[in-house]
Amino acid sequence: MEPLRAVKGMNDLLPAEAGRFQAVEAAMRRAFGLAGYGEVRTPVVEEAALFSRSIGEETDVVGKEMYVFPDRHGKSLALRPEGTAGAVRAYVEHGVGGQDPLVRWWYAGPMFRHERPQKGRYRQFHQLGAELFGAAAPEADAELVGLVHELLQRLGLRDVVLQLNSIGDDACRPVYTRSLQEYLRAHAAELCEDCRRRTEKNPLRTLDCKVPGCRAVLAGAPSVQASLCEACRGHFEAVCGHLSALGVPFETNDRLVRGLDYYTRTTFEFLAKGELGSQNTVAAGGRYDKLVEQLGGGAVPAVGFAAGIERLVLALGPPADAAPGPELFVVPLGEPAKRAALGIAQAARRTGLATEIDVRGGSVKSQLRRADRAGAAFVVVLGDQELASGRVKLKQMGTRGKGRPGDEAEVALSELSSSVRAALG
RNA sequence: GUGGAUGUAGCUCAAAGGUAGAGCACCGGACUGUGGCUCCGGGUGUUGUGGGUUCGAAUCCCAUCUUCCACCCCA
Repeated sequence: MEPLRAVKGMNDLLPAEAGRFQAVEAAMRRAFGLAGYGEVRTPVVEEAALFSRSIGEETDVVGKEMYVFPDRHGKSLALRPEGTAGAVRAYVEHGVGGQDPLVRWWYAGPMFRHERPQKGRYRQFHQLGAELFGAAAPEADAELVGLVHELLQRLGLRDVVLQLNSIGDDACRPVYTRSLQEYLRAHAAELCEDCRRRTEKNPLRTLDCKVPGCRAVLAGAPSVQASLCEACRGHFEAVCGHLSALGVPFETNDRLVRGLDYYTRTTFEFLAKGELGSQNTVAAGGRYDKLVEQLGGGAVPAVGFAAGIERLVLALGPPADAAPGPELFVVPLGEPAKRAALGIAQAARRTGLATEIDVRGGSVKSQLRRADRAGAAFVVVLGDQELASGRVKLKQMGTRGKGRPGDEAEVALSELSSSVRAALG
């Protein structure tokens, strides 16, 4: 019988790694919670139309990477490929912006894209992100980007570069797109096949093509930043100004366009050097002033971002600390002791002591060896003598405690927990 | 989705057509109620999977899966 395996590109997170995920999420909760962001949890499954309408039918994410399937009634559902669409849907559905459109949310959870897996890229991956609804002002962009920076700082992530761009709004983007398109058509012969296709479908995407010939052509292409309308230029400059004032280092990148159609004005990306190979974008986002309206809500401007938890964990490098072992390890000997031991361990836990019990039993020797390997700070051996006298010996195993390894102290069984706590210092 | 690598014990890796091994880890014992150090003992395995060639396959061939790299794209 061939054993079943996890689906390609979908990974188990064993406790050690789950702990690293938790640490990243805790930093998120802290950094954004302090700024007034509340957690939102939306379903992993949505109607497929939500994503095709928001992210864009023509994008790779929707067009070739989305997990789509009919439910039992034939309705087309999808596993979410990103978090913003669902958050916006929830914002609209619950009318949370009814009284005051300004709402701050963060989220964390699994996302799904059917891509070829690689390091830092998986079919089920995890993102955390935030959305700031209801503010068109550049201060909103700066708050959000500043908080992402803060998050990365809290995580201790060095060697991260923030790139910033503005891709304009309804007023100036179409104008820019047209002039770019004209330019591209004029140089069609020098472009790669993909870029010739992009010229008609999504000209902005040619900007980050990596083919040398295309790069050469694009070097002479009109610049987005130079074609921004007055309002967009002012917004962009204000965002840059705020970030400088915040002490958030960044560089502008005229070529930074994102793969999702809903962005307007600000787009940004945090790139990490090191462990990540070519999947080095660790967080990214931008402003989406039309999306809420597009999904049936009011004219509510918004900014958001998402970060890949796997990529953050990879970028952080090898884990620093192994989980500490239990504070108390209970070693029962003989049947009467086994009957009493579970209750004694539970009583210790109720006082807040991390307490493990050797449920396999065996000789004192083997149980002590297990206690040692579990990294226990103290061990209590429970045999007939101890149960009869109500006195137990508390043994210090490692260096976690006030005494030396091997020290034993006789204490009353009824005061086991307080004795351990006192001995831990 | 395209191209290229990869897979042997829990981990890191040997074994280049002739009975699958080492180190670490793990389990047990010496010490029958006291861990670590030492010594002794134990290989814990469907060589990713399925076929094929061969007297004989971890090794050669085909297929498939996984992971990894580059591309595409993205967090």
